[in-house]
Amino acid sequence: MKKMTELPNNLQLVLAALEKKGQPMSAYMILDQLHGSSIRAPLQVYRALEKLINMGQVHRLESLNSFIACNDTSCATVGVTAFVICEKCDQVQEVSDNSVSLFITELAEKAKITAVKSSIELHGICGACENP
Amino acid sequence: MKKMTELPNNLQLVLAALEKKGQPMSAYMILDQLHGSSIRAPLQVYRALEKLINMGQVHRLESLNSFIACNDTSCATVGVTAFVICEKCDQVQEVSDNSVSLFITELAEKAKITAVKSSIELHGICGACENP
DNA sequence: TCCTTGATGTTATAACATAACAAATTTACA
DNA sequence: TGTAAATTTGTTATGTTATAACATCAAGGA
Repeated sequence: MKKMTELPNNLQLVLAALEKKGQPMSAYMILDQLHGSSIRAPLQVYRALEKLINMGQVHRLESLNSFIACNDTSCATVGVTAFVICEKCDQVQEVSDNSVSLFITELAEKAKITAVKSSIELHGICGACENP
Repeated sequence: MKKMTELPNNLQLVLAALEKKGQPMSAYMILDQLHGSSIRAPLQVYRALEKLINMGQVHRLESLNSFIACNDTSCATVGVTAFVICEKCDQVQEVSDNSVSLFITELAEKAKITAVKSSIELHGICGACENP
């Protein structure tokens, strides 16, 4: 039986690229970055991303068609995350406190829906970019 | 001086297609629908959509790469809207009450960002689809 | 072994979106 | 009004994002 303590190679490569960048990357940016490795085609990237997302290691930013390495230990526990994105410097903050999950819970109740997944993305200009 | 009581033709066509559908449509679905009219190319659709969005007549659903006619008078006033999307029947509810704008305001404060735009999309199974 | 199952690689193509330029229309104002 | 500048609109081409379809490979059990 093969030990499964480590991620498969493609997942490692993709996750490492995202962690190194520390900012959102599109699948094709990741592909370019990884040119020369075993990763040669978009599907390899997309499949790795899908798995990493299911593991909670990576988030997808719907409004950017991009991906980012998870940077917040609490979001794994809480399960609902809001992303705050600076349009100037591309820095992303993850917020996954009780207020976020409460908001989603109440929204689902109000709309009489059984929630499956949520996407909360706030774009703006961060403090650092606002007061340079 | 030309009277500007009516929308330009392309905007009318695109908005009418979305209103008729009453559900999210991609730009290319709209293009197909409007085949035979004066609209022949993707850019005509995208440009009309952009203007309609700025006017508040249409919303973009980031998580679906789709567009939907505004169906809620209050969102024009409040300015921040959450979308609740049934993954089974594609029905979309707009929610733009105080709780939504309050949540976004507090999120922006917490993250020390000046908000520019927000995208809140909750996917799930609606009551009608859950209890058929 | 050899069959089944699942993961991975590869090619091709689908789906979404915009750049760049041309043509037409509108606007400003002499 | 007439004309230049600015804006909008149409068209072609292309860029970007994502997945279908099929081939190949690897692992485990009958």
